[in-house]
Amino acid sequence: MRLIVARCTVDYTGRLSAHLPSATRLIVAKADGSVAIHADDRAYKPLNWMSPPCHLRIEADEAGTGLWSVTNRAGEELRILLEEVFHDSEHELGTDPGLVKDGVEAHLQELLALHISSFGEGFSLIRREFPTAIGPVDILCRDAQGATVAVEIKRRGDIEGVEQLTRYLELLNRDPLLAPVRGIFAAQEIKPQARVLAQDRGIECQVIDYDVLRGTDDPTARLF
Amino acid sequence: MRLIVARCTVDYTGRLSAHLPSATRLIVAKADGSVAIHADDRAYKPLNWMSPPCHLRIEADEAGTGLWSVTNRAGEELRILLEEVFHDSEHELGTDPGLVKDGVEAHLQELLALHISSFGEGFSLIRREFPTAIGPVDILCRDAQGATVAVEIKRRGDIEGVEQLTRYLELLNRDPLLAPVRGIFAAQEIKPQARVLAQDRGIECQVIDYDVLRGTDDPTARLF
DNA sequence: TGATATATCTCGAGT
DNA sequence: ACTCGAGGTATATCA
Repeated sequence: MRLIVARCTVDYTGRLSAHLPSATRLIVAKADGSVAIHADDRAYKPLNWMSPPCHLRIEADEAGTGLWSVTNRAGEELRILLEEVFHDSEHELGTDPGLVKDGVEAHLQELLALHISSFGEGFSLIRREFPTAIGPVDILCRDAQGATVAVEIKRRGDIEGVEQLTRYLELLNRDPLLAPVRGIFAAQEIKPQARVLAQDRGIECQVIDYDVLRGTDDPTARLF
Repeated sequence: MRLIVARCTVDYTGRLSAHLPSATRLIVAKADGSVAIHADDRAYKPLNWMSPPCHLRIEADEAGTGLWSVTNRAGEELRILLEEVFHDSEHELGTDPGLVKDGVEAHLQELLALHISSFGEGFSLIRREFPTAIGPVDILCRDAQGATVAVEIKRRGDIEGVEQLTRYLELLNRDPLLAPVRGIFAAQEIKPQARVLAQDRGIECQVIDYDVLRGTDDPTARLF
């Protein structure tokens, strides 16, 4: 990894055109050939960048000033004109062992399948990841009256999730063994627009409290 | 901006829990208090980060090793345990003049609203960002016969955009003051699948030549 | 402050 | 190579 702090101008042409006027910035050139240009704010997003796989060609003089051209297979190009270099260092980092995460949607689905009655009294699980031609339905279950219910689970419920559930319902309702199938849209947070669309399509919305649900699953809470 | 290359472990707790085992990484602490941790690959995304506004508290010894704790208002925390510091430098960057972009959707929408007749002879604009319960329609206009036309604009036109326009059309067509409303799907590039779906739903596709459109708006091109 | 739409989204999984 | 879905999405804009 090479770190450069320099006054520079930058031009990107590809999916759009972008230009950065002359200023002092951090340039990070990584081992995979990728390049990112950062200002002194915003942790996450570079001002400009080229993602791997890409190729870096450097035409610089002794002082480090000159032109960097980063190109990729799609014909995009990032051109960095280094005008004055304030810092330039190289570092060996090695490959990263990677990140361990906890608390994602899969876990939510497991919890809800365990506590199927949180959708309503007398509900029973048919199966998780019920397969269809257009993908698996998160949860398929029956309500107290024996009617089939398809559940779509999201962490954040937006219009896209309602559309997805709608497609499943349309398909499932063609199956005479299952029909009529109604839908429940379950998410930790449901956007107003998604709620409007769901209501319009006769889909029930349920907001999930992950902590309560996890609490219900807490072994220390099982006193019997 | 402070740049540190160090062997470290990192823990994030907040929207989820994440842990990075001990390895050598780049740590960038910016002037706005934000912190990002990068491995030696991927230009864009940090392994871990804390976005501003946030607060950095450092408990380090002479060698720079020790604990960094970055917290924000929402109660999220990023803990970095520096085990061995290989590089540590500070740089004054100043505020960045910022990025000039060209070719984004907002600009397209402006241009098309200005040149509403590019959709067809005798078209007139009703309004941009016409509000509905499920989001704003990019452009609402009337054709030469006085019929209402809803236009959805995308830089790259895929199925999602057609679905979006379909939802708007369904809603708009329930309004007797507007109905019947037809749709135009306008994009710089329209994917074949999107074209098929649009055709199937009676939605007209129009490919926009951004350069020509911009040229039309070029004052030097107005010779009359 | 909250809601919404965009993004050179990125990134990974599956086909 | 392409599509689809998720992301600690981030970020800007607008009510």
